[in-house]
Amino acid sequence: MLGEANRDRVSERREATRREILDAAWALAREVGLAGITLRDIARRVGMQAPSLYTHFASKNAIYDAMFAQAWSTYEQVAERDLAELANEARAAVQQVSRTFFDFAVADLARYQLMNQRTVPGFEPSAESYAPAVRILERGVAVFGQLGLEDRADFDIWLALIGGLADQQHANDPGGDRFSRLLVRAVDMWADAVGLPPSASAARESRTARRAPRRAPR
Amino acid sequence: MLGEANRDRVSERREATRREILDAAWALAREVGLAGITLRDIARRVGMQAPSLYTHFASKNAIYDAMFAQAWSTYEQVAERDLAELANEARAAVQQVSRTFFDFAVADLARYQLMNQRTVPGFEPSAESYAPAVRILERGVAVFGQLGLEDRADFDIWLALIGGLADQQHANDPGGDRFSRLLVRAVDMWADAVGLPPSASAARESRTARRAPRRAPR
DNA sequence: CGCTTCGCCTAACATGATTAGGAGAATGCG
DNA sequence: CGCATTCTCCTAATCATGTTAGGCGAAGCG
Repeated sequence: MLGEANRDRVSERREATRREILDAAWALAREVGLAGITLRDIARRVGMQAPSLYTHFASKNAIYDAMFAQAWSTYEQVAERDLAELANEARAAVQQVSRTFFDFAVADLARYQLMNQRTVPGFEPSAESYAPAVRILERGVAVFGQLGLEDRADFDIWLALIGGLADQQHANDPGGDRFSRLLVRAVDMWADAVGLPPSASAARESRTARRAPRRAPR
Repeated sequence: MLGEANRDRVSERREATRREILDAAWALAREVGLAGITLRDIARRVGMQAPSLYTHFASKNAIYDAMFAQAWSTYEQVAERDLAELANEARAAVQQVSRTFFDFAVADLARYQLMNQRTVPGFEPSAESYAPAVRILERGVAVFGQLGLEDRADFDIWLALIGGLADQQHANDPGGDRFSRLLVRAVDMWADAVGLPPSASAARESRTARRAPRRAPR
């Protein structure tokens, strides 16, 4: 059996190879796109054979999952910092931060593309790897809710971002989960501010979700 | 050789099988997603063997291409009708139409998803199949340009739509083509209206594209 | 009636992910 | 130190893709 004392060093080494594989995968993805990476190519870049990757990851999907978890985590750090500023500063700062997010969401297409899990055929993200994205959205919706609606232009940017994220989330889980509800809520806020009649789906969702809280559970 | 007289009937029959194949492909896509369809499954549904599909389509990519051409064409008809109204009616109508487009772009995720070519691994759309989408955007940008900027809220919806489309276009052709320029122009209009400093990429693009037309060609 | 073309078939291939099973090195205990 | 165990990687093979090669029968044309 493996001794307790050396458990650390062993899993350290394991972690290192794991990271090495993920780095190789990202490097490859930057060259051939996320959908274009193959296990053989990743393995070759690390100096292994393809099946050996299964020592560290259960499947190719698991590799994608780890890659996205990494990326989302980084993204979350940036977003969190910007959102903190956003909550504490004046309109000018708000606009600047909005621009930052706008770049994330639309203008900086290359990065956005790398984050878009839909480029991966058949990939199904795990709840864990997607959690940071959900937190980002929750925080953003909360912050913009506090700011009031005179900052609607900024909110619309958020909407674009949320739309994009919710869209890709929906592609992976059409069942209508937490992410979809976030979107619907954002749509409602926006629609109220602009004076549009709610869309069919938004009206349906918001009716049950907010205005007519169904008879109390239990 | 095939006689001229029967060329019609022959190509009629050919067209019929082609449509049959495309219908089967769409039906399948609705069940298993665009990325999930396989040639063998399509063929089985039509009562053929997989290689026989190559009598009608040069590749699986060609099938996807035909599917999207069909879908975009339908989309264009709806969009064209709504845009025509948009140009001729009052603000209420504008708002209604905007809502329609908003449904297309974000709220009606299921349909939007079906239109999103990025769900297809490695798919590269042809210029022809994508042409309707380009026309829709051109028309939309033109219409919103005429309306002035007090309708900014509506324009932002368009931006979301454009962003989504340009995003997926960019994924397929990162070189920066006509679609990307359309996006940059839309971003510029929007940024001016809201009073944001132009983003780095927008400023770069718009400088060369509009304000400082480089020395005349030839 | 004979030739050509068309639409489909079967057989086979290339490349992808993945599984089975083993060999050799590293690790830990006596 | 020496032996058992565990880990990491390997080779070989399997299965599911899209795709190509070549043939066969029927329909159309002269």
